[in-house]
Amino acid sequence: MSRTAGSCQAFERALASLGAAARLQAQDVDRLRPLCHQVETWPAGAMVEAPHRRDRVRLITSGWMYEARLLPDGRRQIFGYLLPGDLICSRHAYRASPNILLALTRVEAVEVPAAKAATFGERDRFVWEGLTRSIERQEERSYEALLRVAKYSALERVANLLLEFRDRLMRVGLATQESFWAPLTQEHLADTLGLSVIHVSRVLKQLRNSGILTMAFGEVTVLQPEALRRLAAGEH
Amino acid sequence: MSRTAGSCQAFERALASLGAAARLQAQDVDRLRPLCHQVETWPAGAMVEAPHRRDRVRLITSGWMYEARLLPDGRRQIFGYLLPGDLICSRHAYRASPNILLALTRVEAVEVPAAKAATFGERDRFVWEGLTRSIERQEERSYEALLRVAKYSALERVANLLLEFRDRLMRVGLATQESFWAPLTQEHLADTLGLSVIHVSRVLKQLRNSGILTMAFGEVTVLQPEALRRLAAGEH
DNA sequence: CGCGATTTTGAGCCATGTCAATCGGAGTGG
DNA sequence: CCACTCCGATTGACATGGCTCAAAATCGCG
Repeated sequence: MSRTAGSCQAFERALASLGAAARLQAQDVDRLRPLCHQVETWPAGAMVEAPHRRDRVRLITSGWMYEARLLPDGRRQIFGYLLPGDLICSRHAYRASPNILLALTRVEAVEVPAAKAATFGERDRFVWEGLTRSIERQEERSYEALLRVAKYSALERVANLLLEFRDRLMRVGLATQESFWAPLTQEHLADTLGLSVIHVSRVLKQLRNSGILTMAFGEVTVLQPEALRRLAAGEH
Repeated sequence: MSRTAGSCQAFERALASLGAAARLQAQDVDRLRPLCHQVETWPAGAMVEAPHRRDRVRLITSGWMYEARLLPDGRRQIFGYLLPGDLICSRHAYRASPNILLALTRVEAVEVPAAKAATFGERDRFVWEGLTRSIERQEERSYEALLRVAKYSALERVANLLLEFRDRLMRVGLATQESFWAPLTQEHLADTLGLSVIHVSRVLKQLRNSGILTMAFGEVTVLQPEALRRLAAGEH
């Protein structure tokens, strides 16, 4: 299960994305690369155990995960998604937290030696701080999520979420301006956005009919990127 | 502006609350106490500049603040509140963040020497980790906020938020099971919960008529704590 | 071909939003 | 002391976005 991950293309993309999010210099990324080698994978549907130690950080190289809570009445709230380039960290493992982390597809991740990065001296301090910045990004997304649900209409919410996916995937080279793939059912969207599945279906139909985008079996095609952007920002 | 804060009762309560949130031993709290002395205050309505450095942490000893975003169309989303016992930290100061931190009342805070706590050796490492835990608590609340808005009805949202305030204030001795004071207008509640002001008014009327609680000029009186708890948890 | 999961569609309803008007309290100035 | 204003809370009438229920269509898969 342990091998050097430095050769894989998915790993390179994830590392580059992490470097960008953390605003690392190319040379810092280069120093980080050979240190990552513990590869871990989960099958689709698996529950992922987040690390409790703050210095155990894993970088997702491929696959989708989501963080959710199951309510006593059987409903589900999805709080956010983890994509290639994102970090699985202790942030997802609050002791008393009733939240769970689930793999949406098969997921691969490599362990980033954050502890080493933190103690290797001055240069590596930047790496450590970079990781922290990447995690802060995740936090910022939780603000956007609340804003989306509290202030936006159903149409705006769906547009906003799909645009978030596109932009995040573009950073790892997994999307273009016009299209990407997302392993999501309409139920996932509904549970993320505080809507009913049926209404999500209607909203997607509306987006389709207005020629802004189509979504079929996870394949999202953006026909009018600018219109989508405006819609997602609440400007009509 | 600089004085030893160790004598003030509000400070003692805030410190005790911090110790509880961070799960510190009494002796750790004792070591922390004499180190806090830089007092800072903001008048009601003032904008609060959060520190960018991660080791600059301020402990609120009295007053209310909130974190919000002003939307281009003039609307406002409130993401959360900071009460006595809470920490103002870099978490509230993401560089690119369009969020602001505002004092709802006059606010007093003392600077906690987190950096010292982190470097003073083994014992003080616990203090540092304790502070981190307290900040994690704030993060956990953002999950609750999203859940509230995405999955709960207007009635449940109001009940849930008021209960959050009561429980947090009780930890600092500023509330009893049955009553507390909150410097909030119905507009604040609305902007927090993703509701219209008018509907908040209707919901409060409903809570009043059903004898669960009353709220007048910020004075909240809980008449049926158990009914409120059930309502806030979505059990009807 | 049949079955489960997902998506789509229609009909009707209800929670919540919008608009407009009123009311009460706290200042404020005359 | 009164008149005026401003702000927050309240109320009513009405509109509507999104939910529920029920049913059909579609797709993937064994």
